[in-house]
Amino acid sequence: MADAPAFMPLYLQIKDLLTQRLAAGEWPPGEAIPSELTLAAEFGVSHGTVRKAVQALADDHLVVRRQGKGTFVATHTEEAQSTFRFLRIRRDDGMEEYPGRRLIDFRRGRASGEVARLLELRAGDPVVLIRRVLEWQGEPAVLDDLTLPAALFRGLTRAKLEAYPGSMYGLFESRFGVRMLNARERLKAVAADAGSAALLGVAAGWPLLSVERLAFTYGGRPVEYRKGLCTTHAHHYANDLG
Amino acid sequence: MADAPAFMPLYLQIKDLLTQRLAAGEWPPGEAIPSELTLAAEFGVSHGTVRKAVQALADDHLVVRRQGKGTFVATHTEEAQSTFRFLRIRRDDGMEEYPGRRLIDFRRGRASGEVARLLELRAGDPVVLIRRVLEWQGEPAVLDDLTLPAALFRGLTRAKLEAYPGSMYGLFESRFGVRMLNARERLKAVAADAGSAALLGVAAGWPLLSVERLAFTYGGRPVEYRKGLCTTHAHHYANDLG
DNA sequence: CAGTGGTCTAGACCACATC
DNA sequence: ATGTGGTCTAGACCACTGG
Repeated sequence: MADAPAFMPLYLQIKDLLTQRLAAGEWPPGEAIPSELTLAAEFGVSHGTVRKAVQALADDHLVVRRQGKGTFVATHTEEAQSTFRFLRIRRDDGMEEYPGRRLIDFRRGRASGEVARLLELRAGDPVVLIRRVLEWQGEPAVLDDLTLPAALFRGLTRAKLEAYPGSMYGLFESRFGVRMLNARERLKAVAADAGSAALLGVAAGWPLLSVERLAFTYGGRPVEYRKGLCTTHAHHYANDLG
Repeated sequence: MADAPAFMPLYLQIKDLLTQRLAAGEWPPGEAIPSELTLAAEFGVSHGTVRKAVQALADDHLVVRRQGKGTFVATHTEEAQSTFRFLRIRRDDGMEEYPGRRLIDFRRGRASGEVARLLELRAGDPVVLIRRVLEWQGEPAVLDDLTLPAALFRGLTRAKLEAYPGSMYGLFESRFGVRMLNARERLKAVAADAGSAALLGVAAGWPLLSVERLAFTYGGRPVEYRKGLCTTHAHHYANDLG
């Protein structure tokens, strides 16, 4: 019963056109898109209108504007830029240390009921399953289990994952053209099962922060399901209510 | 070592002026502020400039714009408007039910070390301590402990708190002129102590989601410290990573 | 109908980065 | 000096609300 659009401002139409071109990979991540005056001429609209369209893209974190230089396709490989936007676990002492990653398991499997539904896959569709630990100062604190639609990550191997120096989202966008744009998380407190407890170095039954994440790319298409378990005796999940 | 402003655009200067007048209570919550053309004439700037200033206020949730009607001072008493901005606990089944509130304790005390520091009070300054439970369908799920600077809430009594029909933040802004504008939260998983477990209807040791909140009013001034404990067998903390 | 916020234009000028 | 994004103006017109 959604109402018809009824009226879409010019700058939003232009935003959509630019979004389509971004989604199509017309400009690779990190590259500059055409200047505002160029786009204004191309679309036959005024400078101000194209500015509103580009600003809307910047508000969505699809592009990054840099005065004097240009407007660039946002990327996950700019340290401290969008890295901490998806990593909400922080040290209690406030040190902004980037955690180490340790790959525990990498395998392929088939989507099962609930995860399949969330990823909008059919049950039985192939998926990639990744298990890894994040550790600060060598101390494990987060155990992540990821599920990725295999169709989007052809050629992803354990070796590639371990060799890549940056974040996983950086790998996904640079090697597979899958850009994680936003995500929805669901937090709970749970008791550690024996397996998780061993990997995290705590006793079974220990309270853990469970962080379920569904991440989306262009068009609100879900492309990653992740369940994280986090010890919170020295870390916490930080959130700003703006 | 903060760099000098060096340059502040006109629209941000006007935003600051308007913020000061909002903080001073020149227009009460829910009331309309002067129209954009009026403000433009008053400040001697163009319509577009005053629009950018007002839009910046709207982006900060200080005001709400309504086409055809005007721009209104934001309020916590508009249901579903800004209510769910500060209530991130949701039912797992997705029903958007507003929880019932039950006041457990109301008393006055003195600020102690860590909380005093967070609220920027001196140790020993008077505070108001509130303990309450949130329940969905009569089932308790959240136990909140609030600490408020008593100086800002003169005349706040248990009776007033229990009689007020809306949210606490609605009471604070309408009766005490204290507007909660934003907050910083820190989430952890903890094991329930005996007292909390009893109030939440779970066994001691049960994993609970701990939500520590520091809420701020104008000028980033901290005015509430809150620690919530939440059972997560039927609820979760929802967060969108935009 | 008048008044409000929302869009769009054309052009000028400023701040910043690079050559 | 040139080109980029950022600000500001003056004015026109559109969309929505309410008397």
